[in-house]
Amino acid sequence: MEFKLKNIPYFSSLSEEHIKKLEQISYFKNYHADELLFYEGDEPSKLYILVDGVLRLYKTNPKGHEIYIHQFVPISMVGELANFENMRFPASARFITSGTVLKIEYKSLENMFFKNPDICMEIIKSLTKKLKVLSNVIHNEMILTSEAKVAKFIDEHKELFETVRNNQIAAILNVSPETLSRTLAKLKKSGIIAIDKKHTITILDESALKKLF
Amino acid sequence: MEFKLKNIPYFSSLSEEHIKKLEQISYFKNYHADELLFYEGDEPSKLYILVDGVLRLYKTNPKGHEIYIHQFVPISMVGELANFENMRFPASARFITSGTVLKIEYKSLENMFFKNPDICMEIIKSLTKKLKVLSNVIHNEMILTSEAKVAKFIDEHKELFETVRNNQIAAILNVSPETLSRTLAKLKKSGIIAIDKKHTITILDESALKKLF
DNA sequence: CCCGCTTCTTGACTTATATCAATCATTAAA
DNA sequence: TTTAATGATTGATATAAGTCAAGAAGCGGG
Repeated sequence: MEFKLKNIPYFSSLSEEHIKKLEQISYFKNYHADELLFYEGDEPSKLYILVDGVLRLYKTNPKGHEIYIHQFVPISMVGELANFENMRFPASARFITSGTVLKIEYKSLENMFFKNPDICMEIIKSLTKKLKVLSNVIHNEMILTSEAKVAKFIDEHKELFETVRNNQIAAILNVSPETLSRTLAKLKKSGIIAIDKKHTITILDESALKKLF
Repeated sequence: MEFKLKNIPYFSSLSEEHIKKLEQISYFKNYHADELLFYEGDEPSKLYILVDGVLRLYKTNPKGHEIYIHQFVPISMVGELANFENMRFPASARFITSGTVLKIEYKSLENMFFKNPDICMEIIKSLTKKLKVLSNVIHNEMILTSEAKVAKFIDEHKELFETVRNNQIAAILNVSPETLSRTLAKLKKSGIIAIDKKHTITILDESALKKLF
C-alpha cells in the first residue's frame, strides 16, 4: 500500500511547500505482527503516526507480565507525550497485526509544526483523545472489579467478544483467563447472559448487566 | 486577593480587546476548604482555571471510598477534558485549602479561543502536563506494589512526608493507614530509612530505597 | 472420524492488601 | 498537668484475584 503525507489528517492543511519539508524529515516504515515499535524506558527521537495496522500499548509489571493499556488503530499519533515532554516512553508498543508508521524527526518538526493553528488543533484533538483513553484506563483498573470489567466489556464490545478468544479478552481486561472463565460462568448462572457453542453471546438482562459496572 | 486575567499565562498573549471579551464570559469565585468544585458524573458547562489554593481530584469507588488521583496547584486549567470532549466529569474535585477559580463559559470561549496559536500552545502544554499526570497515576496504581509506592513517595516527596500526617499520606498513596504503617516499619527494620520522634525521615540507604520501585 | 494440540474450566491453594478491633502514643484542650 | 480526642501501631481475619495443576472441550489436519 502507498501512503501519502497529505492524506494524513494532521497534515491535510499544510501547503505543498510544507509537505515537501515534512517529507525530508520523515519516512514510512512497515512492521510485521509482533514487532516492537518502541520499548518502555526508551528515549524517543521520533514522533510516530500509525497509518496501518493495530498497535498495542502495554506496560510490564515487576513480575514480567504485560499490562494492557490501549490499542491504536489508524490514523493515530503515537508517542507524542514522550516527545513533547522529553521523557522516556512510559509504555511499550507492539504490533498486533502487520502495519505501517510514519516516523518523523521530532526536533526538526517542532518549529514549523507548532506555529500552524490547524496542526495545533489536530494535536489538541489527539491529546484530548488520549487523555480520554487514559482516564478510562484509570477508571477500569482502579475502580472496577473483575466482574465489572467483564460486564462492561460485554456491554460495549459484544462483537469483539464473539470474534476473539477468551484468552485475548482476558489479556485486554488485565484479568487471568481463569478469572474471566469464572466470571462468565457466574453471569451465565445468574441468567444475565447466555453463550452458545459458537461463542455467540446473548444479553438476557441488560439492566442487570449494566448495574454491575 | 485580586486576580487579573492578563496575569494568567494562558491569556497573557491576548490583546486588550480579547481580554475584555473574556471578562464578559468569565468570573472569579472563591471557595473554602472542603468545598466541592464539581462532582464525578456532572455535566460540565464551564472551564475552570485554578488561580489560588489546592484542589484535589479524586474518584469514588463502589465501596464509597475516595481514590486519590491528583492535586492541582495554581495556575492550572481544570476540567478541560470534560469540556473539550463534551463528556461528564470523570472525577470529582474538592478544595483542600481555600482557593479561587476563574470560571469561563466554555461554549462562548471555544471560537475566539482556539484560533489563537499562543493559546493553542498553552492548551497543548496543559494537556500534555495532564497526560503525564495520568500516565504516572497508571504507573503508580497498576504497576507498583504498596511498598514500591511508599518507597517512591519517600524518595520524591521527603519534605511532604515530614509535614503531613501518615493518615493523609496513606490517602494520597491509596493505601490503608495500616498498610502504610506496616510498610514503614519494614523499611525501618531493614535499615533503609529512619524516622525520629519529630517525624523527620532519614534515608539511610538510598540505592536500596530506589531499588524498591 | 479420530488424534493431538490448544483453549477452557474447575478446584485447591497462595498472596497482597483491606478490614476490624484493641491498644498505644501524641496532641490539644481544659 | 491531667484528660479527652485523634492518630499510629499491631495482630487476627477477610477478600479478591492470581497461580498451579489436572481434566474437559473444541478444533484442525490427516
